[in-house]
Amino acid sequence: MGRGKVELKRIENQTNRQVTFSKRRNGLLKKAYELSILCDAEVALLLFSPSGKPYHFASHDIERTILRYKNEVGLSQNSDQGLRAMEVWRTKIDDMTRTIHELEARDKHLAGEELTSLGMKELKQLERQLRIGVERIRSKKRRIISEHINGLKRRHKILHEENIHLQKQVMLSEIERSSRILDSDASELLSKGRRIIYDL
Amino acid sequence: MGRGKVELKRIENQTNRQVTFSKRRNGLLKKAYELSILCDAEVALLLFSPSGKPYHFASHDIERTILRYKNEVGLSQNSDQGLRAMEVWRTKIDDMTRTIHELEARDKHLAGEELTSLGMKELKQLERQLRIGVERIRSKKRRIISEHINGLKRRHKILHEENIHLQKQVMLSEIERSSRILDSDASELLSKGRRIIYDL
DNA sequence: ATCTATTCATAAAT
DNA sequence: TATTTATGAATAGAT
Repeated sequence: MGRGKVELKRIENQTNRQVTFSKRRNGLLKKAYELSILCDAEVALLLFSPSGKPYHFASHDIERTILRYKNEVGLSQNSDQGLRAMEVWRTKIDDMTRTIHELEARDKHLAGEELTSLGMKELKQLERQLRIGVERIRSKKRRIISEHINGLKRRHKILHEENIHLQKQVMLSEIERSSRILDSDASELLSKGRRIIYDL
Repeated sequence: MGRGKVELKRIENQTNRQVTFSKRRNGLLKKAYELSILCDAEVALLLFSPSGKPYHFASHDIERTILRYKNEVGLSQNSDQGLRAMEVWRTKIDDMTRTIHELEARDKHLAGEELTSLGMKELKQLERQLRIGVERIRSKKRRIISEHINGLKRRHKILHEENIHLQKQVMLSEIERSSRILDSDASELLSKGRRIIYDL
């Protein structure tokens, strides 16, 4: 809905993201409200903007809705569960930290930095990967350029055809005008000319 | 939207109300999801159908969102330290997830994969970075090779010197042995030879 | 914030 | 409940 489809991914442009948030937040709150009225449903909607500002809608008492939900779904929050969850997160953070270090090291290597620890074999492998990358990027560049050129060619061809058409039109109207100020023999001659031009 | 405007009031027809709830619930959940993705917002949506069936959507951990909301809005209840620490960790995990995604995307780009979203400018920049990387890696390889060669030269020189020394030793012990089985004149002659060899 | 061209959501029908 | 269709709403991009 709008001047074009929008891809379902984080909007990178900070300003656009903020504007879209404002608009869609209003839309969402309105829809939540309508649903609660039309269908007599109990709704609670909490949201935080990317900048951290809170908004909410609740058809009934928000605390009550949250409690009702917790009871229904059975998300009891005893400390035991909390501690176990904490363990899980700690592990997750450790894993992610390791992953990040590995990725950063790889990044450095690909940038030709911090190569001290690498042997000849690894260096050769790295160089090969980089060369493949360069070749793929070049190929992509070539494709972009070629598409650009084809676009230009297409537009050129269209313009050229239009041009021929317009030239014809000009010639025809020249003849038209001349025929009005000449005798009938000449006029007939011009008619033939007109037919010839039509057939071009 | 639909075959006619709808008045904003409770739908009295039981069946219509149920059908409308199904449709609008899906729409609302979808919109909540889209908002969370597009705008990087934290969203929690709880709803109960008129018949009491619960539904929900949460972009992040639903408990966390509720806690965050309660803290922000000041409806603080049992927001003890443990729960606040949990929040900190969840935020950290979110940050790390983002970092990992960025690093992985960069990796892909450096490998010449998933270039669709990149324009000519980015591609050129990428190619330049890769060329710098390749050049650094080559330079490192050259250094390793050159160090290897120098090492070989050094060892060769040492072996060569050792060799000369051993040759001397051999010659000396030859003389020693000969002197024991010759007369004293010849023996003295050999002593001179020995001195000459020492001085080599 | 306001304006529109578009896409999207959905009420009613099936 | 699922699908279809006509229509009203929402909203992306522009101003």
